[in-house]
Parts: sequence; structure tokens; C-alpha cells
Amino acid sequence: MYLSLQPKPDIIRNMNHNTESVAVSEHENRLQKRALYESEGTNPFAYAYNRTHTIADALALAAGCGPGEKTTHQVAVCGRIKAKRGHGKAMFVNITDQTGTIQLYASVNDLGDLTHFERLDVGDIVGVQGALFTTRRGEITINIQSFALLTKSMHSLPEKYHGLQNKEARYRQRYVDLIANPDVMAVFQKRSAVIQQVRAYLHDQGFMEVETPVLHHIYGGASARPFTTHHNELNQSLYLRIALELHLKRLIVGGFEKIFEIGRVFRNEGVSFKHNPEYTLLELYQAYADYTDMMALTESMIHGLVVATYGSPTVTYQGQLLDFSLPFKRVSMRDAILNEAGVDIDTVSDADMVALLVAKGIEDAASMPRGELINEVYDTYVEHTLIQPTFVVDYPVETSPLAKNHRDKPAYVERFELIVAKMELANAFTELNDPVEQKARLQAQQQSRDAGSVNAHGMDDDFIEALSYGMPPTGGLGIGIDRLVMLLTDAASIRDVLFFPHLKQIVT
RNA sequence: GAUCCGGUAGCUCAGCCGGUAGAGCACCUGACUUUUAAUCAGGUGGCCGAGAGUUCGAAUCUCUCCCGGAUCACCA
Repeated sequence: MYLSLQPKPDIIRNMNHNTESVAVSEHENRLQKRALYESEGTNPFAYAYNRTHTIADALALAAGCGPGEKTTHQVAVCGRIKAKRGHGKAMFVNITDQTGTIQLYASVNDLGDLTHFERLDVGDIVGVQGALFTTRRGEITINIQSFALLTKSMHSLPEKYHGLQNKEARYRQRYVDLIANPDVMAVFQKRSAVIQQVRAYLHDQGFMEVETPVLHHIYGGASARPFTTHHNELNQSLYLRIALELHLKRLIVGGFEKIFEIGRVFRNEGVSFKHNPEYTLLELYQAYADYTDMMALTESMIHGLVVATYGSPTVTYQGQLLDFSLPFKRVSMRDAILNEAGVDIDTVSDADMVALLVAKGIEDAASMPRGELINEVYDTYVEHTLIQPTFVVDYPVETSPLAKNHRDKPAYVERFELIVAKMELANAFTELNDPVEQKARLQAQQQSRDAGSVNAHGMDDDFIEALSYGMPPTGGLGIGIDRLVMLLTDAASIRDVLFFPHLKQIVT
């Protein structure tokens, strides 16, 4: 795509031999204004402005003011010009700061001469000072006594009514999107609030926030392909982390009992409406707890976030009503598969599962080991049926190399995922802490990796060494923050909750 | 990586059974001292994503490529 918000080469035409009708591009027009300010000795890029009120504060001051009423409140506010309406010897302008939008009224009565004010363009950032009043139509307005150009904008803004719609331009030039589409700023303010609330909740529960390395020698903690990088001085290959898990568990070994990290992880996989190559993951670990404790914590925290955001436990997400009332639904993976695919994974033969998968077009099912078959049947038959918040509980051991064997059911591990609107939102287990068992599991992973499985874990000897010192019984939980924010902002795509989602570079 | 949809003025979009490139907003000129998607009159502005082909003639038809979106696949 030609990035159309960039200035095109300036075009000066004189089509009808009339010297008055020389057309100048908007960008050129503004460059000329910049030069004009300089020739007048005015810096069109000021250093600061003595603001007395935010726009929201100013609006609040005049809140009780009726139509046509004047006040004695003097305010000095700053913001970007969003609209101009010339009216002969007067002019209305709307300016926006981070807190809101307010109307300005400039007239020859107070400014004497509107020449300099009229020179301002939509997009410019100004500071204005004056008294609050309310127009006949009831809009709170500042009657300008003085003003200053703070920053000259060299581009025109997108259309005032439709805003910026082109998705590619919105993602690539998010700053324009933020200027043009007020809803976008609200989404990211909500994202920040959600993360702040998560932190507050966890601190309240006695968790300590920690930070662990992003650069790993051995990647693990999830099934994913990593990004590879290189340390020049040490001449070492390094990986960007795909999970936080293995370092956080080392800290549990070290004696911390309740810790969490909110960090960026990187997965070298495809991009979609729910996948971005880098995303924000919350992981927490609690000593002396198991996955039932993690389930209670997950429920409590997410329920609290929904209520804090919407004032009730229900959310409309993409037209569907989601009910986060406590407790969330629970279903074992075995029962879920029994309901949707009609087979009991405790007794069904591998051949029957292969047949189920081939029927859905998964041709390479015959080569899958049993655990992967079960997982695939679940993905194919069950996951897309889970709209309401549902804990899917107890997973086959083969696909969960870091989770502890189920205390009652030998073929399973103690693990759950929380599925909402068909998306995996959380994943948790009772952590495997037997170093011998863990080593055997990772060796099995290593074997399938050697056999060509690119997502299988590699052996991490230091992690096994850490477990060998003794990790207390531990519950662990991971929550995809971006997806959580999607649910809480009704965002259809993960790109809408990331300031700068990953896009291909434009090669020119 | 596969399939489908899209890319036309600064922005939002028409035009697509081939025949001189359009509207609204923005911008420029003029009028207007409480407007608010202000209004009224006039005007400027295009490598129609890029390249090749078919044709007397291509925004329009064909092919290749680039970028985006949706659905898959992989994954959280």
C-alpha cells in the first residue's frame, strides 16, 4: 500500500493562467506558515505552557452553568485543534487534550484582530486563556482572551466525521488513529487500568512482582517456536523467551512463595486476530497450593475485573452475552469430549480417534501419539463450542510435560484451561516438582523434538538441577493479558488492543 | 503457507459489462459576531498499490508481485 498519510510531492499548478489560482498542497501551505512565523520572530514550536486546568477540569467548573450564562472562571488550557468554524468577526474552535474536548470562542471583541488566530490550522496544538461561559445552545465554551501556538502541525488530519478507517493506516500510524478516533484512546486507557487492577489484586493477595530474563539460552515453558538472536561479545546464540515459567519456578525453589511476572513473550508463529508474535503474559506461582487454588484465584480475579469494568458480571463480547458469575462452569476434558465427540477417552481406541479426526479432514492423524490424538479431538470437537467462561479440567499427561500427575487418575495431569468465547484465556497446573519425573518428561520431549517436532521442549539441565534442591508443592497460572483486554473492551482483534501490532515492513 | 475480499484526491467513499477520473469532508478565495458534521458562493487538488500483457483505447479485462482484512493451518 502507498502510505497515503505521508506527504506527496508538492504540486503547484496553474491550469487556467490565473496567477490567483495557484494550488498548493496542504503540507506546502503549512511549511509556508512555519516560515512566516519564523520571519516574524515567533517560534511555532514553543517550550512549555502554563496550563491551569485540564479540559475535563474546565468543563467541570462550568457544569452548572445554564445556556447563555457567563462565569468569572478564568482557565488556561492546552490541546490540539480538531475543528474550526469561521464566523466573520468571530470563530469557534474545538480543542482536545487527553481528558476531553472543549469549545473555544474567539472574537474581535476580545482579541481585537483575528488575523493571527485565523492562521491556526486544524491539527495545531495551542494554549488558550480566557473565561468560561455557555453558548445559547448550551455548550460550555472558553471566551479567549489570549492564545499561543505551541506546536505547528505540518499535516492535515483525517476527516472529522468518519475519522481514520483504513485499518492498515490505523495500525501503522497509530498516532493518527489516536488523534482521529477518540474510542481508540479509551481502549488503551482501559488496558492500562486492567493491568493496574491485576497488579493491585495480586499485591492484595500477598504476591510479589518479579522480573526474569528475556534472553534465554534454552527456551521452554510452552510449546512454541522461538525467535533467535545473538550476543556479539559472548558469541552466543540466544532465544527470546516463549514463557516465564521455568525462571519463576526457580524462584519458588529459592524460597519465594507467592510471585508473579507480567512480561512480554515472543513466539515465532503465525499472526491472526488472536495471535501477535509478541504478547503480554501474566504468570504467577504460589507455594503450597495446587490447581484448585489456581482455579479459585482465576475466577475471583477475572470476576472482579469484569465487575470493576462493567459494574456487573456480564459482558457483551462481539454480540454474545458472556456471564462471569461465580462459579464458572467446569467440565473435565473427558466429559467434554464425551459430550461433543461421543467417545470416552479412557476407553476409546487410537484407531477410533484417528477416524474421528480424518472425518474432519485431519489427514495426518494416523501418525499422532495418543496424547496428541486426544488433544486434537478436543481442539476439533470441543473448543469452538465453549462460549461461556468454562474451566476444562484434567489433561492427558503426554501434552503437559510440566504438570503434575493427577492424584487419582494416572493417565492425567492436574491442569485446567479457562476458555471464553472460544479463546484460551488461562492455563494452569499443579506444578510437577519431582525432578526425576520431570527429567524423564523432558527427555521424552527431547526425543520427539529429535524426531522432528519443532514445538517440543528441549532438556533444561539447570531447571532439573533446581527442582532437585526441592520445590514445594506449587500451583502455577498463566493468563494472556491481551486476550483478557479484548474481552473487556469488546475488541474483535488482538491488534485493536496493541498500540503497534506486528505488520510487515513496507519495502520501497 | 492456502483460499476469498480489498487498495481510486489529505480523509471517507462512488465509478469496474473498456471510451476525456467523480462526490462529501478537508484545503484556498469571498460573505457571515453564540456556531457545532455551521451555512452560502466560487476554486485548487489524482502515476486509480506496483509491473507486464490484451486492445485503436485500461481505474475497469488477463497475469505476476507488494500491502492489508477475513477464514484456515500452527499457536495462547
